[in-house]
Amino acid sequence: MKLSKRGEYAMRALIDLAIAQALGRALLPLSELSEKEQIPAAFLEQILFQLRSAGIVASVRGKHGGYCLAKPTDQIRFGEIIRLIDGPLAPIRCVSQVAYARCTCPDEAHCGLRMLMLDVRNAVAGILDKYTLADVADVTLRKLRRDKVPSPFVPPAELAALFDAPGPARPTRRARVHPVVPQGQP
Amino acid sequence: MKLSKRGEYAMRALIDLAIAQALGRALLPLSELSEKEQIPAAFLEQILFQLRSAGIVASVRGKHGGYCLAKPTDQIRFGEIIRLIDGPLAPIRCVSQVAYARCTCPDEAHCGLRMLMLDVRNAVAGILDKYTLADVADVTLRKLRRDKVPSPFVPPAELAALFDAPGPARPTRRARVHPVVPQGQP
DNA sequence: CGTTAACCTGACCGTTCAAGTCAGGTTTCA
DNA sequence: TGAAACCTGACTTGAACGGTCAGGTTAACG
Ligand code: FES
Ligand code: FES
Repeated sequence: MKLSKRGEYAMRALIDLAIAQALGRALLPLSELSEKEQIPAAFLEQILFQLRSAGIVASVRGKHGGYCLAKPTDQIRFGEIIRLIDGPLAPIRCVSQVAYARCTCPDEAHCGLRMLMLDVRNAVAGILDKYTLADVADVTLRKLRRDKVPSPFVPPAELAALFDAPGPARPTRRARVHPVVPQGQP
Repeated sequence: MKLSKRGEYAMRALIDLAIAQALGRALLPLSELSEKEQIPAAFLEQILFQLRSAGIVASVRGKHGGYCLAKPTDQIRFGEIIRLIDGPLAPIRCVSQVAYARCTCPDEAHCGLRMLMLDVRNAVAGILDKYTLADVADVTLRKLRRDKVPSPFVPPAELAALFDAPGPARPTRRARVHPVVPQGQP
């Protein structure tokens, strides 16, 4: 019943990426994420590396590089993220769909605890596998507007560029999507 | 999203106590619980001590002693047990009702992650605070009977006693209920 | 062409915590 | 009195968590 800091940071960063994308800024550098969310840069880097290896984010190297989402926001479910970072959703292994393991219980078929925990697992997985980054970004943006909070991720540079040089500047570099490394959960 | 072994063992033991009670054997010695559930005796002892301190089980000392439930089975909710042993149900502290703590998020009011986790917390707490030991013991017993599994906790001694000496033997010693020690969760 | 800003990657490290174990005590029954 | 049971704190051991560090590589820009 606990979400690790790693998991928390991963999701906060991803939500930020989704919001930024909705506002027209797909690419965010690590420094910006780290600063806005108050997360130690080196730690967040490690997490983003893991997310990239799993094909959830993509990155652009070099100056003016950064991270962006590797898939449409409505195809990234929270269940996927948490399973990647924190392991199975089930509170106990004998009810895990993706990482089942027998427990020391003598009679699994008539275990009361198992029935109960199966209920819990289904409830949790039901929520986490239903909502996507798109859903959350959407609601958050709506809330921000309702409360008239100044939009985050309004890039001064880009805004200025819009007024200054309406030309074809900024050729929107293509993010290199890393080959997905299968990451089993032992 | 994880239930500790401690928590698992605690609940398995409690469910056993509830079932035994329903079958007319309120008092079970540690050895029997430990053996039936395949739990290291010393470890289970430690757990039962904690449950006793919290007023969930009671104990009888001396020879032929043992443990029993300190309250009616329909007044022991699983939420209570898990909160005692494993701490708050919420996956993240900023959505915990009983142990709230601010997280490093810059803007709690518009945090997408928080909304989602609140949903999860409510689902989990909804289940765990609804079901009681009575519910689970009941369903389990029904299942056992349906599948014609020989009832556990049929004490040979007691059965024999029934046939041998129908007198007032076995004065059903009163379990001493330990004064409840408040156990805050820091 | 060199500087610089960014990402890449593995190795390391200190603290906490889970899961037990151990040792010795106390209470009660036969 | 001896055995069976509960009582209680102290200890251990390994893994996991939450980070940090160091040294790469890549690409834009002047
Ligand atoms: S079968 Fe897993 S807890 Fe009983
Ligand atoms: S407010 Fe707790 S995660 Fe954002």
